[in-house]
Amino acid sequence: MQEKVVKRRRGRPPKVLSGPNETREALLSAGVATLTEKGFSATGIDEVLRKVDVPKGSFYHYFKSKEAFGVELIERYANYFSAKLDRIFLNEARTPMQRMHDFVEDAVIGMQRFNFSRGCLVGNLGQEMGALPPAYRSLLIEVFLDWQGRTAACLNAAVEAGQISPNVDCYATAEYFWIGWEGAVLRAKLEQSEMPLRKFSEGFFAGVTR
Amino acid sequence: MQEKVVKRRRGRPPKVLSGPNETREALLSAGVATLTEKGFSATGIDEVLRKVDVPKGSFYHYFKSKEAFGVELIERYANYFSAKLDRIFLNEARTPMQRMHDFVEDAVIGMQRFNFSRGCLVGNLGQEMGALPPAYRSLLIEVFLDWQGRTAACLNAAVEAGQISPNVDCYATAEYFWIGWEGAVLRAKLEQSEMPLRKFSEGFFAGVTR
DNA sequence: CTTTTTATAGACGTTCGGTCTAAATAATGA
DNA sequence: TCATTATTTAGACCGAACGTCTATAAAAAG
Repeated sequence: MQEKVVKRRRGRPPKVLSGPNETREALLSAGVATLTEKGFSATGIDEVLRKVDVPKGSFYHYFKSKEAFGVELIERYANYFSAKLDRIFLNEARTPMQRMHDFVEDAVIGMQRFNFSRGCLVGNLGQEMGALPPAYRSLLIEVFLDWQGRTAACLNAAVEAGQISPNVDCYATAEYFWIGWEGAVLRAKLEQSEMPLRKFSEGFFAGVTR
Repeated sequence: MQEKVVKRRRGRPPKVLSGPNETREALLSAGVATLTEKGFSATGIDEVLRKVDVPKGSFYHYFKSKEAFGVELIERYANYFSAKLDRIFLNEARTPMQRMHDFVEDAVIGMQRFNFSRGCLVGNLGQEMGALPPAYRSLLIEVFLDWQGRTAACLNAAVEAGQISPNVDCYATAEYFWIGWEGAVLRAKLEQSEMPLRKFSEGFFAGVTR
């Protein structure tokens, strides 16, 4: 599932074609994959290293510690996800409420792709908070605030488009959505099925529409 | 936070006053506390043992393995929780919908008691599934089915009492509730605040009551 | 009073996170 | 050109923690 990074020779690499650091990128990418699947505590550095066939020396060359590595993973995941939300929630080709549904469909497909073995990195780590570096807490909360903001904007557009009542508090509704959505992702992973995502989505939209 | 078990002498204990096994009970109780806080993977046996001041030998006398210990913890937690649900959802002194709210209040108080450091054991383990013994999966799913059943019964009573529309599908609504509720517990733990519980509850009841 | 049962005690081997030194190779610049 | 510096890989090593296992102690059973 994880492509090994092409075996690098020892020593300083040629400057030509240096581009984005391949080893570092591979570690981050394997890290996200592993942590969305097993969480932080259950994931060992060695496990990530084996996946991409990189020795430990390289890891501690690129990252100060496992904790620092985790911070970069959170940031990376958050950025990737923000971009996804923008792509979906700002899609002019769809009505605002259609975009909300698009998000759900995208998530279903995303989880299916990995047979429901991977959840949401932020949700995973949130659940694990009791065993995580305390510094992670504010990072994770911040990520939810960001997602909720983008979601609220989409709901606002839905109000303006007359798709939902002007009485709905868009930000509160976005908060409500994200609180529950993470539960749905959790259940989908547990049951290895898209049904929890669909059931939550159905209940949520039933409550909002009208 | 965890009471140490009274120091036992080596060897077979006197039969008189044998009662419910103290050491074993202490281990289970400390286990539930620790796992609701940190999850399965991040919790070490030694850590649990230190809490109750019991040597390792005792642990592996009472439990075949960490996995077997976990199974008992799940069962113990599930039973404790079923009993709680019955107490709340079958409380004749309250209307069915009041009972639903009572559940939320009980949860708020329960999480406050531990400064939001402890979540739901079943939710925690569900999230961790990727790193757990595969046998846990069906156990955890089963627990949710049980809770959903009891919740649906309460919603049914609400229909019969005319508190909610006879059009609502009680079981589907109970499923929806539990899918989202676990997300709310997750967020409450992350944010160390009761607000996620309250916000979810508010949104849920708004959608149901209508 | 010997054997069996029940429980504690803690040694043991392994794995893991993290550090550290060494080695290899390119870049730099005198 | 050749020495010096910068960058990266390689993996040995250490202490802590994990789960297993064997030995020991004490009561019960016969």
